[in-house]
Order: sequence, then structure tokens, then C-alpha cells
Amino acid sequence: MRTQNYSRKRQAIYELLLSTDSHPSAEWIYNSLKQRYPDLSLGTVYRNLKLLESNGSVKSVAVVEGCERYDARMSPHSHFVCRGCGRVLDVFFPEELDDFAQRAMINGAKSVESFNLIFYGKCSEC
Amino acid sequence: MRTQNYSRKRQAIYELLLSTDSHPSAEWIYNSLKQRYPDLSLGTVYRNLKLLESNGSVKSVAVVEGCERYDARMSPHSHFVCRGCGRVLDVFFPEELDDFAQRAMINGAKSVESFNLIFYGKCSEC
DNA sequence: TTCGTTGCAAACATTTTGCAGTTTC
DNA sequence: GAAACTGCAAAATGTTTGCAACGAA
Repeated sequence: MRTQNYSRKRQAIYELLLSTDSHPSAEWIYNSLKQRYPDLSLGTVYRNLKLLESNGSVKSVAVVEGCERYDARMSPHSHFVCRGCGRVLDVFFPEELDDFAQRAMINGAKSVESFNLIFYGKCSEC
Repeated sequence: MRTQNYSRKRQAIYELLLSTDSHPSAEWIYNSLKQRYPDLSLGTVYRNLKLLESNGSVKSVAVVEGCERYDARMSPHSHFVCRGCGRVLDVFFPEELDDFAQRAMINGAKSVESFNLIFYGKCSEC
């Protein structure tokens, strides 16, 4: 990871992600911060999301309708994606799943670093 | 699903997907079939993949480096994506996972139709 | 004859990038 | 002052779509 300076906008993006559980897209973040930072640009949001991701500060949790969705909650959990409205909800799974993941037979894999579990269906408002 | 005619190219796309376990992208399919069908167009591949998917004949199993990857093997299993080369491997999980999926606590979901489990890591050739 | 299918190219939408100016340290 | 960061706009990318011609039933 390359050394990085402090950046007020990066900080704001990160804090916004920490403060919401809506698993926002870059665009959503951009629109949310645009009022407070009128000179914010979408490119900056994208660049900082990538940077925060490579940091391990945030994660891309799903791609919904072509848009990457991010989460700053880094504790192990998974997600539910509503096929109706695209909402992304947190799903907490029993610890057994982590064990399970270790035991999964994966022929041809040298190392397994992570996994991503996504449920699909309809949310209660759709 | 709208009524559909026989189409030689759709058939070829489907059979190609059945015959490989490489979980190809639209582009890969296009290049593979281009020799046999010199007038094949990429749009046709995309259209038919969507159609086969809405059919339930194939599935999109992952997005790797921005490309949708497809599978015609419809029995329940999941996938391993190599972070080095983008290879997609089949992963067969014990039935317990299906049970587990039923039990996952999903607040805010009305119905859960499916789930998708993807492992990430390095394959044995990377 | 009807309507599904196709090639082609243009359109699209999201994301990335080059550059010149600004900020951080 | 060096290197990181940013806005802007252009470019790149993967995918979708409109249309006129073609093919299947």
C-alpha cells in the first residue's frame, strides 16, 4: 500500500460509509457529500473507494444493477440483495460458516483468502 | 418467458457452456464460436446469454475483472475465483450449507430465493 | 405471413485515467 | 519542495439497443 497523506474528502467518504448500513454505491456517496463539499468530483469518490478498499478499510460487498456497493463494517457477515429494489441488507451468520469455509474442498486452489456469501430474494417492502 | 424459436447460434452457445468448466465470459464465448460462425456477433452472444439465463438454462456465477462469467452446470455448487489470473473453479459444498442457508437470519427479507457463495484466493498456478 | 433472431453500429452506464493545479507534510 | 490528492473532462470498458435484413414455423 503506498503511503498516503491525510485527505479531508477521503475521511468524509469513510465516515459516511461507517455511518450508514445502506451499502452505498459511489454515486450515492457522491450525491450525499456533494452538499457539504460542492467541489467534490465523482472521480475522487471512485479513487478513494479503491484506496480504502486496498487499505482494508472498506469492502465491496456486491454489484447491484451494475453498481459496486460498499461497506465499512468489516466484521464477518454477509448480505441480502433485494431483486425488486436493489436494497442490500446485512445478514449475520452463525460462526459455523467460518469453520465451514475452511473445510470447503477446493481443488486447484493454493490458498483461500476470503469468501463472499450473497442471498437474493425480495425484501419486505417489495 | 417469451416463446422462442430454434436458433442454431443459441444452441451453440449453450452447448459450449455445457462442454466447458471454465465459466466463460461473453467475449470468450464469442471468440470460441467465431471460427465456426464467422458472422456471429457479440450482441448475439449477450442477447442469448440473457435469454438462457432467464430460461434457467445457465447462470451468472461471478463477475471477474468486470466481466460476467457464466455456467451451465445448474446443480448447487459454488465457485472459487483466483485473484491472480481470474480463473473460476467449481467448489462443491456439503449439503449442510443448503440447510444453513435456510436458517440464516435475514431481517427485512420477505423471501429468499437463492444464494451465491464465492471464495477468493490464489489458484495453484499463480 | 408472422414474429423470433441476427449483424451491425451506435448508444449507454459505470469506472478509470491524464493532466494541471492544489494540498499535505 | 516532493509527493499525495483533486477537479475536470476525456477515454475506456462491458453491455444494451434500434433497426433493417434474415430465418423459423
